[in-house]
Amino acid sequence: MNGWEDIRAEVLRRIRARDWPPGALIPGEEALAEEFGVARATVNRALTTLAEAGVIERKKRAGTRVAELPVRRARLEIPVIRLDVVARGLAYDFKLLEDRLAPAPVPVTARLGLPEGSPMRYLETLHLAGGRPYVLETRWLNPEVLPSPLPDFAAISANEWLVTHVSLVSGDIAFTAEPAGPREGKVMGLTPGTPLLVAERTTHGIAGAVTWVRLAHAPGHRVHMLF
Amino acid sequence: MNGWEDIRAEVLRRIRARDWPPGALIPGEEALAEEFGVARATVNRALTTLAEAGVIERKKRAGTRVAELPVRRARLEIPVIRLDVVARGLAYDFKLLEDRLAPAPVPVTARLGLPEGSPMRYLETLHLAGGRPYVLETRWLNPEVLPSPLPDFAAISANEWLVTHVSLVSGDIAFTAEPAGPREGKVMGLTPGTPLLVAERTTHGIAGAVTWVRLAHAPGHRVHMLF
DNA sequence: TTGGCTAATATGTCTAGACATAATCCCAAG
DNA sequence: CTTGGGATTATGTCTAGACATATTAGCCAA
Repeated sequence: MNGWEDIRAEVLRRIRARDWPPGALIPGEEALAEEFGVARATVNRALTTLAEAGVIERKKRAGTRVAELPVRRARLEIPVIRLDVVARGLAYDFKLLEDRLAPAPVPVTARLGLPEGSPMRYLETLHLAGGRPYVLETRWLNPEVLPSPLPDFAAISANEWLVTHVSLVSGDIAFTAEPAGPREGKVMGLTPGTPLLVAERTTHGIAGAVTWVRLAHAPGHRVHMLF
Repeated sequence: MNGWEDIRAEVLRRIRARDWPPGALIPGEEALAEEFGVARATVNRALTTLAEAGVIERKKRAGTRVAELPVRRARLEIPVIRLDVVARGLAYDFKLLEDRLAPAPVPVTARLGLPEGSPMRYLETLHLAGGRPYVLETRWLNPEVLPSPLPDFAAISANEWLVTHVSLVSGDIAFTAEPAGPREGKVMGLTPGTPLLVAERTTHGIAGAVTWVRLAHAPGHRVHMLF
C-alpha cells in the first residue's frame, strides 16, 4: 500500500469523482507527499504517469491542474499479418503476385520524401486466412536502405521480414474506406465497388524512408483499438 | 547531458544499430550506471520508458533483453468533432435529427453489457463542415449514469457535452468500411452503396456503460495516426 | 529423472536530500 | 502605465543507499 500506483489511483479517483474538477489546481507534490506519508519522489512518479496519460497538466511554478479536455488516446497495436490471422484461429498463407523493379509513382515518392521516379521494388502480396482472401498488400520498398541479401519474398512475406530485419523508427497510418477496384475484384473475388477498409502506411528507418504499403482488407474486416 | 533522456537515446541507438540485436541480453542497470557515470535510478528511468515503448523486455532476475518482435503501437487522439473540423479551417455546425427515448437494440445493449431492452436515449446528429455533411452520428446514451440536468442536445452536441461532463474511464473503437444505406444516402446526400469509413465506439465511465456511438464519415475521410 | 526447496540476482520501488529549470509575481525604474 | 529584472516557487531530475519482489539456477531428495 501507498506505493506510487496507489497514489496514482487515489488521485485519479478524486479527479473522476470531481473532488478536483477539470481545470482545478491540485495540491503540490510536497503537500500530497505529506498527506500520503511518502517521499515527494513517489508522488512525482504517480503524477508524471498521469500527465503522460493526459489526465493532468503540469507546469513549473504554476503547479498541477486537472486537464480541461482530457485528450482521449486509443492505442493500435500494428500486427504482423500472419500472427493476426493465426490469433483468429485460421490457417495463414500468402501468395506473391508481383515482384519487380520499377520507378515508383509520384504519390509514393512524395509521401516517402524520395526523389521523383526513384527505382523501387514493387511487391503485390495476397494474404489468405483459412484459404480465403484476407488482405491485398501493395508495397513499394526502397532498396537503398535495406540490408543485403534481400530474402526471397515468395518464401517470407515482406511484412514479416521487415519487422525482424530492419529497425523501424517512425511512420504513419491512415485508414480510409474505398470501393474495390477491378484489381481487387479479380484478385480477391469481389464485386467491384464493394467497400474495403484500406490502411496506407509509410515507414521510416534509421537510414531513411523504407516502405510505403497499402493494405486492402476483405469486406467485414474490423480494426480494433482500446482506450 | 547524461540525463535519463540521453541514456535512453544512447541505448536506443545501440539497439537500432544492432550493437545489441533483437533477443540479446543487455548489460544490467548497475553496469550501465557505471559506464555512463550516473546513479542506477537514472538508468532505471531510461530503461523503464523503453520497456513501456515495447523496445525492450525486462524481467527480474533474468535481466533486460531487446524485444524480438518490437510491437509497433500507433496512437490515435480521439477528437471532439467540432475541434477536428475547426482545425481543418472549416466552419462547424451540426443538426440534431432525432432525439427520443426507446429500448436499445440488442447489439447495443450487448456491447455495453446492459440488460436487453433497456430504455436509452437515442440521438441522431449530422455534423457539418463548411456546410457539407461531415459525419453522421448515431448514438445511444445510458440515462442511468448521466449527471442531471441533461443539456439541450440541440444546443451542444452530445459528443462534446460528454467529454466535459462525464468522466470517461475506458472504451473501445472499431473501424470498418460499410456501404452507405438509404438513411445515410438521404441525410448525407450520397448514392446508396458509397463506401463509408465507420467508427463504432463504446464508452464506459466510473458508474458503468455510458454510450454507444456509430460515426459514419463522409467519403474520402482519412483517419490518421502516427507511430 | 523429476519435483520441489533454497539461495542468488536483476529489476522495482522507496527515501531523504540536493540542485536545476521554468514560470510567475512583484517591485522599481523609466 | 509599461517594462525589465530579480526573487519566489512548483515541478524536473539526480544521487546514494536501502529493502521488496520475482524469477531462475542449482541442489537435494523421492
